[in-house]
Amino acid sequence: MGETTGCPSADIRELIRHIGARVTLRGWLYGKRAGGKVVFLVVRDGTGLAQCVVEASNAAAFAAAEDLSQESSLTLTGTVRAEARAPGGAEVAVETLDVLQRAEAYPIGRKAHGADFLFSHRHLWLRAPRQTALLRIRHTVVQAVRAFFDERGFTLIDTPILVPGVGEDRQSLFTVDYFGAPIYLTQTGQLYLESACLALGKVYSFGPTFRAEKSKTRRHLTEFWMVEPEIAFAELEEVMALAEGMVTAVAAAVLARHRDDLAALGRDAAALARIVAPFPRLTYSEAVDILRGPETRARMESGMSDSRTQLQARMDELKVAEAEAAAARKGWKQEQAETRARELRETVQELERELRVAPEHLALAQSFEWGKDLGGSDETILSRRFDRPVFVTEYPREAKAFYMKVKPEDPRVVCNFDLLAPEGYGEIIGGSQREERLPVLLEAMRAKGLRPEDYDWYLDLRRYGSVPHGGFGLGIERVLTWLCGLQHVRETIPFPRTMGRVQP
RNA sequence: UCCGGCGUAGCUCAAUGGUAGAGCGUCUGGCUGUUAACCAGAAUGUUACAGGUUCGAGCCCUGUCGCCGGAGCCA
Repeated sequence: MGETTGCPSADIRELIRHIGARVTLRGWLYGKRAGGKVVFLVVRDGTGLAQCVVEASNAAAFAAAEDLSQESSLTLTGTVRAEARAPGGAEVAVETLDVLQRAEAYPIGRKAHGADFLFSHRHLWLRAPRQTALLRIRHTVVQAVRAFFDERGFTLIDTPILVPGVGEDRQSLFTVDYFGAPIYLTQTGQLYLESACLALGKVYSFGPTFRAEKSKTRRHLTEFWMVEPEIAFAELEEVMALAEGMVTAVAAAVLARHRDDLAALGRDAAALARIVAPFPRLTYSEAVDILRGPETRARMESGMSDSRTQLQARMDELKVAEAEAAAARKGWKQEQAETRARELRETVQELERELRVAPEHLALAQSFEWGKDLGGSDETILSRRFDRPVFVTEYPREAKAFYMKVKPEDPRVVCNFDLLAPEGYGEIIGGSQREERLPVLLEAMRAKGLRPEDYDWYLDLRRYGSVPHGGFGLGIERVLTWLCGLQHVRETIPFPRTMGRVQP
């Protein structure tokens, strides 16, 4: 149709700066209000939404505009003008319109959809405003993590994804055929990082990890991305300070760059503003005392009573919404009431589930025995007591991995920490000082039933210039779930792999 | 693997064991500087699959499959 070259193409985000200028937009049709003598096109280009006006006097462009379907690809030229009635305060008066492809009936509407449908259409769902907000925040988290380590003299080390089996926890390893012999997808790069930190001092890895855990929960992916720093000549304190610094830096970066995206997600920015050092600290033994103590019982019982009140209120609201939906004359008002009813039903189900499991969780916490690892519900109970992340340190050695350093002053525990995100989100980081003494390490391996000959190269690191060192691993998707205030980890990765889904 | 829930139009959901429906989307027409536009009309179904009970099954029973949530395990 029209000639669209000859004037600069603009990002919609920058549109307001081009008032009076002639620009080219390249994008997709997000919405249309059409007919009569004027068509309003809402165009998206990945940076924002722009209202573009086509008038009937422009016959060619008008005919093309009237025929456009949702998500049709297009380029257009026009003049930017200030317009109070347009979202964003500016609109484009269209002069020429070229349709690259008229989209077929688009499966994803701008109304409510179920999770299964959306994840089946993940390749298209990514275009939704909420999803692009998440993708942008994910990018910032990755970028902030890299910047944090780069600024502190760390070297990026890419650890292998195909790894030989190492005797422990075989059931959560994915097996791959490697020229006729089994090999496994990596679950952590830590052992390799320990090697690299003895070469470079401060290193980190950033890559995908794989866990064949048969966990169908909102916290689990079978493929997720992990950041793992490792530093030589470091003891536990230094590693914890690093974790604290990294988490605050990431939260600050998201807060600084994504006010709009957080708002689009319905996330209260104040929750991120609270993420400042120092984070509270508990030892494992203190955590156990808290779990078993009367205050936990009191808090949980009052929490349950709050939940019951909430449940009743939501159920009443649900009845109103359902009645409104049934009585609504206008289509979209019915849709709106149904959407609200749907959300309320989900909330009600969630509250009922909480109330069902809470007594169980309370009983587990109250009867917690020193020596076990903290369970998911225990972490939730602990993290709900704080408004910022909390460190839990010095776990019993039998509950933790063989490579963690035994605390010299108390050999029942190891020099490790978990960092629990607040608001019930739970563990986002696990870290430790590593055992650098060869005899102690060998003894720990035997105690866990591991064969030292399987770890021969790793043990070399204790034979040739061993030093105190340590590090941690942080799961990017869990951090995003927390920072964005989501219910599910699945939305934080572009193409999630869960136990029940590998498509698309 | 175990426990619980769900499966009806492209989507979101209705339908005492008794004629399968609504809204959105799609298509057609009208109308308007519109803001999830509006108005009128049309098309759209192996009720997940396989058996069973019944005069009659979307609904009850059995099995299978799929999805969701939880437990164990974990970042």
